[in-house]
Amino acid sequence: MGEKFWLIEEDKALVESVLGAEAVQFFVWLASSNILSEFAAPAGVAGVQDGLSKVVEGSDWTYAIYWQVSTSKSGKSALIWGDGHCRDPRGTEKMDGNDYRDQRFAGGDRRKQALQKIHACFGGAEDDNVAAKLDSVSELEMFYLTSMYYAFPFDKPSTPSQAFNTSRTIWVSDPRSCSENYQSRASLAKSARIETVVFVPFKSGVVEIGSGKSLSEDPNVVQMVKTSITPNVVHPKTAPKIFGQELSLGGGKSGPISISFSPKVEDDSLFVSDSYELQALAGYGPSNGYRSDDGEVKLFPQRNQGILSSLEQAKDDSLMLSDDRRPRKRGRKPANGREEPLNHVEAERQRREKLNQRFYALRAVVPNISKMDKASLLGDAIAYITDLQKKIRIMEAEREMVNDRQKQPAVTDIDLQERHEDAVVQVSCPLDVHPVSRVIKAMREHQIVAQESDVSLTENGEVVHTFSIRTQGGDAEHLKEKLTTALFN
Amino acid sequence: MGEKFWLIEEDKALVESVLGAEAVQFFVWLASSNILSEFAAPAGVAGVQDGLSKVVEGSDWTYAIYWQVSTSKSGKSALIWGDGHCRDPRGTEKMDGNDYRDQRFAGGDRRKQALQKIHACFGGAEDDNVAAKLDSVSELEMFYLTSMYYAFPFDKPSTPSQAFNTSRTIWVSDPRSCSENYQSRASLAKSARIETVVFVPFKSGVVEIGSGKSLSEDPNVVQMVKTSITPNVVHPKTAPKIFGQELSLGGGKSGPISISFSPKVEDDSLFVSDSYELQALAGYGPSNGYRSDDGEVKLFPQRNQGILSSLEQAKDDSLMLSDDRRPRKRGRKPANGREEPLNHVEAERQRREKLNQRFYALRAVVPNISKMDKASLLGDAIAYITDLQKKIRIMEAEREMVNDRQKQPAVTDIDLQERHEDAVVQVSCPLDVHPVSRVIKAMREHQIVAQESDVSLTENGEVVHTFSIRTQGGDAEHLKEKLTTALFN
DNA sequence: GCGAACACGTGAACC
DNA sequence: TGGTTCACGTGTTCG
Repeated sequence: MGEKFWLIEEDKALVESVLGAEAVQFFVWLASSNILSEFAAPAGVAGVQDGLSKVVEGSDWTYAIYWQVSTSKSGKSALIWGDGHCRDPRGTEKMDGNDYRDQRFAGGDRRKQALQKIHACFGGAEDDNVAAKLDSVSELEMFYLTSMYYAFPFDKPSTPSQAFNTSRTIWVSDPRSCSENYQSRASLAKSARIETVVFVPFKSGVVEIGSGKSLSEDPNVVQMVKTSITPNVVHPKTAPKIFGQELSLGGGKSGPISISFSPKVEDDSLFVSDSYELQALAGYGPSNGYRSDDGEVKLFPQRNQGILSSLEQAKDDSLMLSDDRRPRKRGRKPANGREEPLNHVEAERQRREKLNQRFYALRAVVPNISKMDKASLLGDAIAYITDLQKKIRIMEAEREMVNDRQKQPAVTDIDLQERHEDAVVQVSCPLDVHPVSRVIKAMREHQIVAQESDVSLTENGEVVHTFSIRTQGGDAEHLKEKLTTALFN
Repeated sequence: MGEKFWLIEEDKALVESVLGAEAVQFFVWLASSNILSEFAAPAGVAGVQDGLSKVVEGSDWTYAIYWQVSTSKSGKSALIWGDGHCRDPRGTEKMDGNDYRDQRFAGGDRRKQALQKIHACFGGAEDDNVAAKLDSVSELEMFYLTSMYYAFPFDKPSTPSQAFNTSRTIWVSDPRSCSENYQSRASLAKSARIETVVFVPFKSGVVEIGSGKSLSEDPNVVQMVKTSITPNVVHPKTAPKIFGQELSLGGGKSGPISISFSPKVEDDSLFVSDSYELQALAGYGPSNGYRSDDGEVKLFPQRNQGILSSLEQAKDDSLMLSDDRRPRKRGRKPANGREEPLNHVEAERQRREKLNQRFYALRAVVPNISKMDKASLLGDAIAYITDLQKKIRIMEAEREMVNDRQKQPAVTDIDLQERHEDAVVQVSCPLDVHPVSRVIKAMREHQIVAQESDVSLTENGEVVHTFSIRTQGGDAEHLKEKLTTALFN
C-alpha cells in the first residue's frame, strides 16, 4: 500500500479541503482496512465499456459506472469499480462555459494534487494515473475518478448493494439525501452538481448513472440501460410497478428516493415470476394493517435491517396511536363495559398488530404468493425457503467443484537442469488445462504429428505456440478449417 | 447413444428377467430422455476413491458410492455417479461361500449379458466395460455396477437428492420401503441383499453406503464417512439431534426411515448456526399442535411437496378427530351453552390448527430462531429469506463472472501457413490463461530471457514446456527455488 | 345461507 | 406480581 496521505498533515488538509472531511474519513478507513486490495481487480468484461459510453453519449446522463460484484478470498463480497464512462465536460454545451472555466481555475490543480495523493495511497503506479494526464481536474472529474477507489461491501447497507440485493432499480432524485447509504460519494456528487443518480441492477453488478439534471423516474431510461449493456444483461420482460405506486423510503429525512419495482428476474424455472400483481392486497392490503401514524404507506423497508428495525419500532409507533385510529371492518365491537382489563386488551391488540405487520413484511419478500391467505402465505414462504436452500446447496456444490478443478495445480512438475553456460527449464502440465489442448487434440485426431514445436512470447502478453507439421496429402486448407472449427466448436 | 436393448424383444426379456420390469422401465426412460448424456461426466476428484475404499474396507459396509452434483447446460442439476468402491465378495467371509457360488452359477452369465446390454445402451465403449472383465456377475455387482447409469435429478424427489437438499444424513434401514424415492435401485438392492443404506450429504454431492447387515443408526458411522472422504468434506462441529429424538418420516408406509439431524454447515458468516437447540419447543412444541391422529409426531415432511401436501391433508386429518383429543392447556374453557354455532367454532378451530401447523413447519426450515415467539419467528424467517436471496444473487453474479471469463476464448488466434512439404500452425493465447504463465512471469521478474523454447507432448497426456535460459551469475539453484516458490506460492 | 377468513376480547399459562 | 404469549369462542365481512 502506497503512501498514506493522511499521515502528512499538509496533504491531509489538502485532500480534506477538496473532498471534505467525510470523504477523507472514508478513504482512511478503506485504505487501512485493506478492503480494496482484498478483492481481486475484476477482469474487464468485454462490451461493458461500449455499453456505458452508449448510455452516456447523446443522453441526459453525465456518467455511468459499472459496479461489479467481487468476492475476496475470505468469502466476503462487495461491489467494486468495474468500469466507467464519463462525458468529457470540455466541449459540451451542457455546462456553462464560463462557470466551468471558473471552476477549473478555482481549484483544478489542488484537486489534481489531491487525486494523485489518493491514487498513490491505493498503490497506483505513477504511469497509469489518470490525474497525471489531466492538466486540471474538475469537480465532476473528481467525483468520477475517486469512484474508482470506492467499495460497497455487502455487509454494510448501501444504495448500490441494496439495488443489487433486491434486484430493483433505485432512482435517487436527490443524492444528498441518502448520504448514509451512499457513503461520502453523496457529498462529492453534490460538489459535482449531480442531481439524479440511478442504480440499475445486473446479474453481476450494478450500473450507476448520474446526471446534472434533475430527472424524474423514467422506465425507458432503465430499459435503455439494461439493453445497452449487453454482457450479463438482465433481460426484463415488462416492468410493472407492483403496487402501481411509488413508495418513499422509510427512515426520517431520507428524502424523495423513489423505487420503481421491476420484477425479480429469475431465469431458473424455480422462480417463475409471472403473476406478480399481488392483487389481493386490495383486500387486506396496507390500507388495513400496515399504515403508520403519519399516513405514509410503508411497505418495503429499504433493507434487511430496515425490515426488522421498522418492525421493532412499530410497537412504539402504535403505542402512541389513539384508540379509534383504525377503521375496524371486522371483528367484535369494542363493547367495553368495564375498564379493568383495558391494559390487557391493548397489549393483545399490539401483539396482533405486530404479527400482522410481519405477515405483510413476509408477503413482501416471498414471490409467487398463491393466495392471500395467512396459511397459504406461510405455506408459500416455506416452499420458497426450501427452494432457495436447495438452490444454494446446488450452487455451492458447483462452486466447490470449480474450486477443486482449479485447485488441481496447473503445473504438475518443474525441473531445472544446469548445463555449461545455460540451463534448461522443463515445465509440464496436464493437457486438458492447456489452452491449445483442443488444437492438439484436433491434430491428434487427424493423426498429425508435430515435427517441431515452439513457444514464444510477444510484447503484448500473448503466448504463441508454433507447430510445424507434415502435410499429408496436401489438404492444408482442409486442416485449417478442421482446426478452427475444433477451436470455436 | 448406443444400441437400445429394449428394441430387441429377446434382449429386453433378458434384462427384465435380471433386473425386473421396474428397472428396465427406468433405464428406458433414462436413455430416451437423454439425461445422462446431458450432464458432463464429472472429472474425478482426487482422493474420493481413496476415501470410499477407506470407508468400505474393514467395516460392515459393502459398498460406497459418491453421487456428485452435476449441472447440465440447460441449467438443470442432478446427482450422478461420481465414483464408487465395492468390496470384492470373493474372498470375504461375510457371504456364505456355498450360497455365493450358487448365486453366481444361477444367473451370473445372464447378469453379465444384461449388464453389457445396458452398458452398450448408454454409449459405453467395449474396452472400458467392467462387465466384460468379469467372468460372471453377482447380484451385488449387478446392483453396484448399474448404479453408474443412474441419475437423480433435483426435479424429482429422491432419497439422495433429499439428503443433499436438506444436508441431513438419511439412514434407510429398509431399502425396499422407499422405492418411490429411490427408483428401481430399491428392488435391485433387495436382490443384492442390501439391508441398510445411508446417505451422507457433502458439499458437492452425497455419499451412499450400503451394507448387507441390518444396522441401526449410528452417528459414529456418519462421522467416519465424513472424515474419511477428505476433499470437499463437510466438517461437522457436533451432531446434536435437534429435538433429541428420531423422527420417522411421514407418509403412510414409507417405513422405518429415520433421520438424524446433523447441523446445517455454513462457512459463510451469514448463517452462524450456533444455537440450534430450539429449546422453546418444550413450551409450544409438537406435543401441542402438530400431533396427528395416530399419535405419531410428524415434524419434517420429507420433501418440499411433502410439506405442502401434508399441510393440505392435515385439514382432512383433523376433521376426523374427536373433540377432546387435545389437552387444552390454554384458552377459554369450552363453556358451550348452546350448540347452534358449534359448526363455526369447529371451523375456526381447524383454521387455527392449520395456521399453527404451518408455523411449526416454518420453524423447521428456518435456522437460528431467536425466540419461539410467533412474531419473532416471522421476523427471523423474513431476515432469513432476504439473506438467502442476497446470497443467491451474489453467487449468481460470481457464476456469471466465471462464465464470462471462460467465454473469453482461451485461444485468440490461429494461423496456418503452408510451405513446401510441411505447414506451420501458429496458435496464440493470452498469457494469463496459460498454465506456465507464473513461470514465465517469474522468469520475467528475474529478467531471464529464454533463448530457446519448445513444447512437446508425452504419452500420458502431459504437455512439457522446455526453456533454455542463460544463467546469469550461475546461481541456477537459486533460480530453481524462485521458480518453484512462484509456482506453489 | 354458508363457508372461509379475519379481528376482537377474554381466560389462562408461563416467565 | 405484572408482562407476555397463546388458544379459544365469538362477531363480522365477503363472495
